[in-house]
Amino acid sequence: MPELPEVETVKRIIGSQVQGKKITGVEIINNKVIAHPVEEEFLKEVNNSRIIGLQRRGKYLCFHLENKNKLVLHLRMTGCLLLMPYTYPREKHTHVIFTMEDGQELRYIDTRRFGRFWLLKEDEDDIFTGISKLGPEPFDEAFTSSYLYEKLGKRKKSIKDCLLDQTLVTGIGNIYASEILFNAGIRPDRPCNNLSIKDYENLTEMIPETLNYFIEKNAISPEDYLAGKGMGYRNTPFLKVYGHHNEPCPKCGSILCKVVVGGRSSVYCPQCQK
DNA sequence: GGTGCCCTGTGG
DNA sequence: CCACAGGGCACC
Repeated sequence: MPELPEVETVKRIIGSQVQGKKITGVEIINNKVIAHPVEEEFLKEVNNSRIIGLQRRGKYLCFHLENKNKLVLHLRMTGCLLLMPYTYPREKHTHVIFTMEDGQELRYIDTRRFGRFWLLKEDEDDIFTGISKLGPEPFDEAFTSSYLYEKLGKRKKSIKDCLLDQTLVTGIGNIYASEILFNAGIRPDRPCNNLSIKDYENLTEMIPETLNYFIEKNAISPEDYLAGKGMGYRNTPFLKVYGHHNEPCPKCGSILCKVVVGGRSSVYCPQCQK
C-alpha cells in the first residue's frame, strides 16, 4: 500500500515520536510478520534497547538501536505503525507491540499480514531484507538521466514495468508510476527501447518532482495521523489519473484509459501521453 | 515474460 | 459471488 511518499511520512512522524526512547517490552501477537528464525532471539535483541533514530530506504523503514542492532520493517500493502498510550484499545490485526519507557506503545497493524520485520545484528551482512538489492533513491545524485538511459535504453519491457523495479530506482509503486508517467507525458505501455533521450531526461526530472509533491501533500500532524489510524493522510484527493479512469483528463479533458501492464493496472491519458 | 501466491476487506 | 487492492517473491 504505501509507496515512498507514505513511508517517508511514517518515518517523519513515528521517527520524531520514538527517537531516543527505550523499548521496555515487546509482545509478538502474530509471529508471521517476524522474518526471523528464532523468536526468542528477536525479542532478546530488541527489548531493552534505545531507539537512536528511524531511517527510510526505498519503501523500507530501519530502526537504529543503541545496541547496534537494526530493526528493519517493510509495510508491503497494508502495514501500519501507530504510537499511542497503552490504554487505547487494540485495533483488529495488531500483530506486534513495542512498549516504550514512557508508557506509550508502538503498534504494528497489518490487515493482510504481508509486511515483515527483520532483525540485523551488529555488523551482520544484510542478505535477508532485500535492501542491498535496491537501486538509487530518486533524490540521489546518482539518479541521473544518463543512469536511467544506460539501465533502460535497450530494454523491451514497458516503462511502467521498469519504474516498479526497485533495483533500478527505489520507492515507486503502482499509483505513483501512473502519476509520474502522466506528468512526463509517456504512455505506460511504451517499451523502454522506444523512448527518446528527451523522454529519459523528462522522466528523470518528473520522478523526484512527483514524489516530492506527494510527500508535501502527505504532511500531517502526529495527532491527525493517529486519528486517521495511519491511513487517513494518504493523498487520494491529489491524484491526477490513478483511480480516475473513464473520467476527463485534468489537462485536456479527454477520457482517461485503464490498461493492465505487467499484471497491474495503469491509468493514462491517450491524448497527453504518447 | 507471465502466473500464482501470500492475506483480508471492499466494491461492483 | 467474483474481481481487485498502493508489494514482492517463487516458480514455470
